[in-house]
Amino acid sequence: MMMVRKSKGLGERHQKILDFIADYQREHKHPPSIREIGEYCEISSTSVVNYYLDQLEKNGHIERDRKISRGVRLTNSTPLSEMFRVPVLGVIQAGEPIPIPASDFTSFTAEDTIDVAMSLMPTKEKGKDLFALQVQGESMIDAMVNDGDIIILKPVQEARNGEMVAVWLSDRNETTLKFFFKEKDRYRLQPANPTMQPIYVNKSEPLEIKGRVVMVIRKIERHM
Amino acid sequence: MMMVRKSKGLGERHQKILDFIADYQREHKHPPSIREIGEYCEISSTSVVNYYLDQLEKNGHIERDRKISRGVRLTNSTPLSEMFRVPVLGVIQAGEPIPIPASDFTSFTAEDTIDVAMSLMPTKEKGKDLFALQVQGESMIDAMVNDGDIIILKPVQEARNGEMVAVWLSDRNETTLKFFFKEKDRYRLQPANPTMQPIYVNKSEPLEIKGRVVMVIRKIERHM
DNA sequence: CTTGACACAGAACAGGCGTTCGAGTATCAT
DNA sequence: ATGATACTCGAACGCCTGTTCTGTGTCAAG
Repeated sequence: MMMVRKSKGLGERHQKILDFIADYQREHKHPPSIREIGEYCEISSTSVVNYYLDQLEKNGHIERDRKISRGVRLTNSTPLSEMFRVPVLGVIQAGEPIPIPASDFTSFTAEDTIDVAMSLMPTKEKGKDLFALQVQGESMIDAMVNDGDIIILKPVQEARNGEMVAVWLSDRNETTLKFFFKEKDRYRLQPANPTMQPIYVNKSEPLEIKGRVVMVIRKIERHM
Repeated sequence: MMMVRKSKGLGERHQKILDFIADYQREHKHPPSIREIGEYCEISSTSVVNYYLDQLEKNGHIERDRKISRGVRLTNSTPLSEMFRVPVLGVIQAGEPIPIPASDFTSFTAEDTIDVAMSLMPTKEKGKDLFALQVQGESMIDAMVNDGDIIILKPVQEARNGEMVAVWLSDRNETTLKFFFKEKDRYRLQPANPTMQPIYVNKSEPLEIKGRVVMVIRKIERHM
C-alpha cells in the first residue's frame, strides 16, 4: 500500500502554511507568528508549526530568522505584495503557435519569471493567471513590438472591440498581435502602427484568440 | 529666540530612526524591534523610541501594528528593496525639447513616479539617476514607440555606437529616438524599425544627446 | 519665579513568542 | 511482533518586546 501522506515532499499542510504566510504578509505587511499560523491551520501546538516550518526551511521554501519574532518569510515566489510575478512560458513568433498556460499553472514550475510592479499593472489586472512571452523575430513590427520584447497577456478566448490580442490563424499558419474588431461578417485585425493597413479575416476562417495583451516591456541592452 | 529643536516637525532623531528602519528592513527582511532602534540611535530607553515612533506615526511617516512585535513599517516612499522608483519628468514629443532632470533631483519632488522591478533592470543600471518620460503623439513609431508609452532613460551626453538615444536636433527643432552611430563625418540615426531608413546628421549640425534609452514600457488599457 | 510643554531615562509589568522536551499515536517495512 | 518513521499534542521555560508609569532636566512664555 502506498503512503498517502508526504506524497511528493510537500503535503497539504505545508501548502496551507505557505499560502497563509503569503496571505498574512500581504494583508498585515508583516509575517505571522508561529501561533497565528497554528491557529489558522488548525494546529493546536506551536511545536507542530515549528516542526513544519523547519521542513519548509530545509526545502528552501521559507527563510527563518531564529529567535526573532515573526522572522519567517517566503523565499522563492516572494511576491512582496507590491509585485506581480509573471511566468514566462516561452517565445512567440509569427510562424509558430502560442504556448498557452497549462490548466493548473497556479504554482508555475520553476521556469523563468519576471517581476512587474503592481503600480504598473493596468486597470487592476489582478487575475493571477497572467503570463508572459518573449517575442522572437521581427515579424511583429507592425504591432510596434520588436525582437526581444516581452509581452504580458491574459489568457482569454474572446475579445471586445479595440483590444489588442494575440491570435493564431491556423489556416495561414500565423501568429500575430493586432487590435481586434468584429465587423459585419469578418474580423478586422488592425496593426498598432497607424501607418500600416489592417488585415481582414473572414468569419468562416478559423481565428483563435489566445490572449489579450496587457503590457509590453522592452529592455534595451545594446543593439545591432 | 527660536527653538532650534523641532525646527520643522522632523528632527535629526526622527530622520535617523526612519533611515534605520529602512536599512534594517532591507538587510533583515523584517522590521526592527523598538529596542533595536534604540540601540542604533543611541537611545537608552525604549519609551523614548516609542515616543518618537508615535510622532512619526502621527506625521504619517510610518505605520504601526500596536501590540505586535516588529510591527513598524515605512509608509510613503517604501522602495521595497526590490523596486526602482523612477520619476516621470514629463512628456516627450517630436516637436519639443526633452525635459531633463534637474541637477539635484535625488529627492525628486512629488510628481509622478513609476516602479520598476529590479529584476527587470538591464545590466545593473543601478545608477539612481534614471528618469522616465511619457511619449506623446505618434511621431516615434519609427522607434517602435507608441503614443502613451513610457520610456526610461539614463541621462548621458555621449553615446557609444549602437545605443538607443534620445536626441534633440535644435536646427530641425526635433526630438527623436534612434540608434546612434558615429560615422566618418556624420552621425547616422537608425530607426529601431528595420524597415525604415536612417537619417543622417552632419557633424556640423548641432546634435544634443539627452539620454540613453534603457527600457520601454507599454501599458495597453484599450485603444481606438 | 512659576508653569508647562518637550525631550529623555529607567524600571517594571504583562503578554507575545520561539524553543525545547517528554510522550503518545498512527503507518509501514522487516 | 518489532522497530523505524512520520506526525501530533501539551506544557513549560525564558527571552523578546510593546506598553506604561514615575522622575528629571531644559527652555521659553507668562
